Amino acid sequence: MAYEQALTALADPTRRAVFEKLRHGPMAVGELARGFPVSRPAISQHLGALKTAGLVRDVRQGTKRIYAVRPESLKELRVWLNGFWDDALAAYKTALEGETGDG
Amino acid sequence: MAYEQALTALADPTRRAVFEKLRHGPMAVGELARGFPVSRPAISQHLGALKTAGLVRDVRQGTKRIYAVRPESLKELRVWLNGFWDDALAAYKTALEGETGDG
DNA sequence: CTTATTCGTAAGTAATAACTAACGTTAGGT
DNA sequence: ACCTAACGTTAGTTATTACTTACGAATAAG
Repeated sequence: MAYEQALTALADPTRRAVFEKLRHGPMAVGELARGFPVSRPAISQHLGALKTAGLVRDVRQGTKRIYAVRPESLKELRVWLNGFWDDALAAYKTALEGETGDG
Repeated sequence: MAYEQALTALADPTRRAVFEKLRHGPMAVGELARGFPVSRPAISQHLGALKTAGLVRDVRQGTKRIYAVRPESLKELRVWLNGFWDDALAAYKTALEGETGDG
């Protein structure tokens, strides 16, 4: 159920880039917004969407707000994708057998 | 580069449901559209989006058109997600060490 | 050649989403 | 108390997108 919200959240390129920036560790909003062609409030809204989707969590640290990746969300995505992969691959092999089955 | 288009394509719920319907094997458009509250042309457009994203392929079979998942696209998604998972988990552990390091 | 099936495409519309600008809030410093 | 820094939120605007309806193309059958 949760992987669906994650997929929806990861659709937007800017939001995906923000998420990628958190890949190697937590970061504050200002630092996250740096380098993007859009305003800081826009990044803030993207972070809100990522948080709603369960992809990130945030902690206050003075006046700053530190965002970090939530590993559990990635785990759910992996479970879904691996399951899909297994089924699709099995179906793919079955289809190949059907094509080359009797010459 | 291709996993990004896949993520964008998998954002829409209807399109995701269509893709899920191909999980266990190929299927024609009419059969795919069956059971959805939207029209067949809408499903056709979703299939076009999935094809552009590289998630599915299609083959003509008489007047019908059979769609099937393209395993390679899933593989690219898995590579990206697994890499992200590794980095994020390492960063998560590092963050925990920082918190409980000398406490 | 005509007819029925199955499907893609084009045009137009309504809903959604990303963005900016302005404002309010909280924490830290002087 | 005053000021600055860092950030979230709201309102309004524009661009994107999902959808329906109408139409056209390709295949199979008679």
